Amino acid sequence: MTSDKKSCLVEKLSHYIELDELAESQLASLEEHERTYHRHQEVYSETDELKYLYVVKRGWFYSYTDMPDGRRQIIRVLHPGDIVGFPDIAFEYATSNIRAAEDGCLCPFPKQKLDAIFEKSPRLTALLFLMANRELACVIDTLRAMGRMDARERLAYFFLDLTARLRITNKDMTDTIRMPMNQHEIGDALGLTHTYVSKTIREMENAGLISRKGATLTLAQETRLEDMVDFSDRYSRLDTSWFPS
Amino acid sequence: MTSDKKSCLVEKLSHYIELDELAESQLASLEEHERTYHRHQEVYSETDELKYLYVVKRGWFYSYTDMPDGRRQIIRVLHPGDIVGFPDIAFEYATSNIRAAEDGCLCPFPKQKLDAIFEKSPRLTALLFLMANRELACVIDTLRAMGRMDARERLAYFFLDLTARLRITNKDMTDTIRMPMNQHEIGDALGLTHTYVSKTIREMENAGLISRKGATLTLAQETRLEDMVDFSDRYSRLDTSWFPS
DNA sequence: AGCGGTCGTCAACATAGATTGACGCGCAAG
DNA sequence: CTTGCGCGTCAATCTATGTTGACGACCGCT
Repeated sequence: MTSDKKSCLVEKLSHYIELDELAESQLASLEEHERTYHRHQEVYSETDELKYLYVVKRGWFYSYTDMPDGRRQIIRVLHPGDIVGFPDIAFEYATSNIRAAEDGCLCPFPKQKLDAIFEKSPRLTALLFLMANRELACVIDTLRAMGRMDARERLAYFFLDLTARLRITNKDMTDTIRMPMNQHEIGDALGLTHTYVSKTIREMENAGLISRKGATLTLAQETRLEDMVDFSDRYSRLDTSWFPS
Repeated sequence: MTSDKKSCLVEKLSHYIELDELAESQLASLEEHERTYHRHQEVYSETDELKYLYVVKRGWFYSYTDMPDGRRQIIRVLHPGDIVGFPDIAFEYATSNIRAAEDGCLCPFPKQKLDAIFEKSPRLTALLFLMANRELACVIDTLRAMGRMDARERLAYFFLDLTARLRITNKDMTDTIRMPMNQHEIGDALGLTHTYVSKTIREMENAGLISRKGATLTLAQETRLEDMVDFSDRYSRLDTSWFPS
């Protein structure tokens, strides 16, 4: 590792199971190399030949897809400690684009590195399998939001999800987060236009549900927001009871 | 196995890699038990305590989530040979509901059965990992459709996806499929009302894009439909080049 | 200090899709 | 043979969100 700080990935995963030395060293080997990106820089694009996955080390990133006519859908926001590229791993060419939401740093590692884990650490294998499927559950939550919620509910869901995710590695976090994405990006994540995002956020603010100050966002009435969207936290607890020992 | 026919799961997976005897027997052990369901019967519900996954043996099923006020989102249609429950595996309680779209049969197996695979078959492990992530990629495609496509495009995407999936195990399939879901269910899968589904399908039929006869559906102009939605087949080919040997 | 870009906001207008209610066909149950 | 229900369809009306265009605040650069 090139950083003195404990790996974000190890920190995030050890929230769920105890990692032995072999597991920790295997995970550390995923972060041997690193590369910095500046705000809005592309990491990779749809149809790139893709042999790598990435670990987020610093900064927010997001994955998205474009349509030929310019319509864009942001799929998922990625935070430090997240693994980037699971949806693309099954294919020779990437299915989505990755971009830096702000200045940050990624650690690329070849798909093949997973082999060593699959062969030697059944327990870590199970955890990676779980992380991929947890991501699936989260994308499904987003799908539910896009299919059946109105604009206000989608925004509530989006903010709640981000907050729940950030709390895993920030135990002492309150109901306030830094929000480095602009309203155009938020709209692309929720299937709305930036004008309507602006209008709806403003209404939510007037209703006392949230408040803003510069680039920070506060969930003033988190419980009410949760009730609005029937929110489930997919991050704080996972079922690892069936793991091999 | 209680059936004389080769397992659907083995058939589907061996489309991607060669399965050795150990792998085949491990997969077969997932289908030791079976249970039949009649059309519209629930398999499991959100908040059920869930220790099982399922292999679809016969018939179409689908997963969905409900909102407290009755809005419903169908997440994914499940065909013979598919594994049911990946998005729920990470949690103690189910995150979605499963229901039979028509009369069919499922094989339940406990999550723990994956342990034996993780411990003894790195190659099969990699394949299961791939299948879960392929499903992620497919849900992301659906998300893109829901976020950024209009009604006609969503329907085109939905029909193309189903057709591509069914072709894996039916090599000689043409552009015609049996469609056992009604328009209300199709609407719930695409975030539309059944009235609007009716109207839009009718328009597509008039435009010569598709045609219907009873419960069968034909993609009369498959290429044009693919161009409309920038369609990618996620089923015919996967990248297994990085698998352990 | 001036300047061009990004970003949020607002208002006027346009429209895709929802809602509601009605009708008819086919089919299974009595 | 009737009855009732699931299902597809159609039309009238309503509404949430998109579209376009404009303006002002802020911020880094010259």
